[in-house]
Amino acid sequence: MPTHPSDEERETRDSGKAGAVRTRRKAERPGEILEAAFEEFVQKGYAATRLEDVAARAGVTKGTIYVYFENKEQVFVAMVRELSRPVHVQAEEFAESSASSTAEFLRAYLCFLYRILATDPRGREIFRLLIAEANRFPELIDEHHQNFMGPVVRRLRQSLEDGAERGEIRRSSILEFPELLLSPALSLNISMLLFSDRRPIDMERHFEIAVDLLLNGLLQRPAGKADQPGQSS
Amino acid sequence: MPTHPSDEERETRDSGKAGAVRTRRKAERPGEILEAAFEEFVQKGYAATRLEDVAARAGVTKGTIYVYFENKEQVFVAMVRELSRPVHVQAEEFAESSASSTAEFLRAYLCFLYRILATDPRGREIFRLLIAEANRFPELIDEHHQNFMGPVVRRLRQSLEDGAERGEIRRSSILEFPELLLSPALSLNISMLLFSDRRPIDMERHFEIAVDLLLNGLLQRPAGKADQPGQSS
Amino acid sequence: MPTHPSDEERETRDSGKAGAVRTRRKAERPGEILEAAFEEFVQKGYAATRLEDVAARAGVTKGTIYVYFENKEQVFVAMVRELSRPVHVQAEEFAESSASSTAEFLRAYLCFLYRILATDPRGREIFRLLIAEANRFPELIDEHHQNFMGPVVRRLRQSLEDGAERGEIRRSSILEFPELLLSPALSLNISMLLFSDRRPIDMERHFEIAVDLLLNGLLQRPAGKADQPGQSS
Amino acid sequence: MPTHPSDEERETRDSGKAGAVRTRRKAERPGEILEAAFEEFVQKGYAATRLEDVAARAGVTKGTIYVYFENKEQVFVAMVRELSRPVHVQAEEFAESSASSTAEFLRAYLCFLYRILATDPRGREIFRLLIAEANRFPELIDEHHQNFMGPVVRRLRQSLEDGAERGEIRRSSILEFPELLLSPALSLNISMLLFSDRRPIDMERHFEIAVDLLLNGLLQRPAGKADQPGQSS
DNA sequence: CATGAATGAGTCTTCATTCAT
DNA sequence: AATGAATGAAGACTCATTCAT
Repeated sequence: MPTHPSDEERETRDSGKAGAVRTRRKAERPGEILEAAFEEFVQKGYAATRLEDVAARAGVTKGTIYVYFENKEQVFVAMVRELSRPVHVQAEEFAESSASSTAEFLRAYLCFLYRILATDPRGREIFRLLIAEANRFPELIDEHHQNFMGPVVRRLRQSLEDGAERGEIRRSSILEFPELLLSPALSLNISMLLFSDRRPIDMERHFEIAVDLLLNGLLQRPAGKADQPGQSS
Repeated sequence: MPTHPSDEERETRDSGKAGAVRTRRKAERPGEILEAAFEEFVQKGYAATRLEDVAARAGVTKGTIYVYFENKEQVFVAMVRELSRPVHVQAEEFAESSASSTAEFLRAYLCFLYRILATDPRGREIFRLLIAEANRFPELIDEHHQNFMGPVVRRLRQSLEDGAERGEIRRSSILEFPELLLSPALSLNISMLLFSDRRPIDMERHFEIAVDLLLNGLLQRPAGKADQPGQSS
Repeated sequence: MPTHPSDEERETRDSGKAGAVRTRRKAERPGEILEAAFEEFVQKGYAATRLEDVAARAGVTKGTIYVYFENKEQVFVAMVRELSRPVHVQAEEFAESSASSTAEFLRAYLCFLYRILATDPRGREIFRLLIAEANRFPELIDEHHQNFMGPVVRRLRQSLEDGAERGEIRRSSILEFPELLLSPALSLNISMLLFSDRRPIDMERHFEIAVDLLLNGLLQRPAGKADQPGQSS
Repeated sequence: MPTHPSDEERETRDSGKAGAVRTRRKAERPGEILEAAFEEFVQKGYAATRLEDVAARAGVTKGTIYVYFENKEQVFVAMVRELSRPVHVQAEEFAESSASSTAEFLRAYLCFLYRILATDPRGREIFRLLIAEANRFPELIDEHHQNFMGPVVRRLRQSLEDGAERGEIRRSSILEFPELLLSPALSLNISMLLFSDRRPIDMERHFEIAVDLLLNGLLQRPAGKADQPGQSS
């Protein structure tokens, strides 16, 4: 995430009045602007971000942003939508690929959600922005709920019910809050957002241990049988 | 949370030379300002908050803020510190009060943390501000880690180790990430920050179910024995 | 006055290489642009008018305006000239057609000037623009004086002198300010510009009464003889 | 009407941080700003006027304007109201002072209106602004009609009716458009706005001749009796 | 000729901060 | 200590103008 324009961009700008540059990327401009906007908004927050900095990072000038977007708010909204879409798509695609046993599916699903929420810097920072600006952009929260969190939770619940039916999973009341299965990933997300550079975390291992915790719990059992992440990896 | 100066305050200002009232309140001014700052910062975020609004909410004028605080940044920092302190104090106090069995202590501790992180709107919103402004105020993050998160995690680890030694808790590798025990509370916190008014949540029950999950895990066991929140309450 | 390109124009643009239509319209473009400019300038004033709106109203794009005109100022100047020309031409033509008695000619001439200045929305609004932008476009004022106001006043003076010579008109000192004969029309013009929609005015009648006033004055006379508009119509 | 700050103002600004200056004129600031705004708006029109120039002319900085006024529109509106008020007041006062004969009163009243509309540069330019910005500020037009034009026309009509009753004035149909008596003043106003520096006009004489025209009309009469301004002066 | 993407100077407006009272 | 008038740097947004296609 470079603060200054990359060499490539600088080069294009230096080339001055060369119109070829303008038209060459016409179609790519909006995406480039949103990309730049993401970096800036993440770094400074919505209100403290200067659209001129966004423009500079995208290798254009202030005015160009207004060619493609109504105003600062719309840049922000469009950026969140643009960067969220691939995630939503992936989530849907994942839903297609069925899985055999419940435990197996849950593991895969949680792994996927870890990647989205905590491992991927993009997803992580989008989350930060949603939390920070929830009051200013309620419609983004609504969309996020509708397109991501809602379906995910529904899927988790479904999966838990299936598991319970098959006898793989105990019929606990977790069905009331399936999002609890997300909490390790969310928690890691927050940790990364707050302490990332302070506390380097082995995310692989965090995941393994979280799965172990979720599946087996803390309490001593008569005979341990399920995943023992410490030994396996 | 009055937008306009209360009668009492207005009186103070109007009466001019009225010394007694003035001095009585003098000592409370900074606190009142920080209280007002909290509300405003939570609502608008750091950058979008106008110090004049803070002043108005506190029943004083712009200038008065500069009598007590260096500048806007210092108001924010002081506010976060001021509102975090009681939490830190409570956390220390809680540490004193020992508990018998590990499971019992964990339950109580988690309950306490739920209250701090998710149930109490104050703690919740302070968290939002920390996440939102982590890049701008790294020293606040450091402090938060040093005064709260660090000790809490240490205490959780200690408790887990004790439990393992006593045989109450299986010696899993959760010792590497004791903060996983916090994740349900954190997760609820985030949910509240994002969806509070959209998804009314029974936080009592959320806690019970989370504890059940943490203690027993998901998998079917030979013989269930621990808490079964759904049935018990 | 279409806001969107007419079907015909759209066709032209869409058809791309269609030469015939294009060339046919090519010659009309400048006029259409000035027509559109008139509407916009009248509505918003010079400074507040966006050339892009003018273009849109003319069914072309921004760039096209610069094919035909140097810049915004020149569009304005050209527009005023274009829309003033027919008036100037009419005024000259009217000058040709001589008239018998003075009173008769004056009546006809004033009627003509009423039509130009007050009845015709075009003339009315051009006047507004001249008044509003007199400081910015002194050359337009000069032209207006040279091409219209000057000749008109000269003609009025001539006519008054003729009338005095023939004994039809009393040899008053109005010869020093023949433009006083214009004042009812100008006054109506201003009224229309300011209060048009508020005060619907019967312009026919206004004219009749003004002529009566100009010819006979207010004072009681020994024996009324000239036009008595109230009775005649 | 100085383009640059007067020596006095310059001096005050040069004195730098001296706070005495700030407070000394606290109460006068709004008026000074509106005064400066008048000059600028007249010179450039509403849209082309920079609030910063207004501020400079008033001897303050941009920001100060926003201490007293909401925005540019409100500055304009307040300015027109402020500068119109004395005129409205004078008009009311004049209404009190009765006059003997109708002809006498009319003469005095028209003289007064000449002063307001044409002679006084203030009134003249306010009129220009009203005409120019009528579309943007319809409420100002309404106010002007309600506070000035309406009462004036009512008074004129009343006066004409009185005169007719007393037999001083012929019972012509001018009662339908009493504002015709205003037209010479309005006409002169427009002439001044358009051609002021081009055509120096003897306004005193213009008035005399207009009155003669209004009272006696153009037509030859059996025996002239009323004012003969040309000969008398 | 016509287009419309891109520019960037220009303006309104905001607001943290100062300071005389 | 408290005020609030004044400041001026800063930033969102506009739009006349250019120019490669």
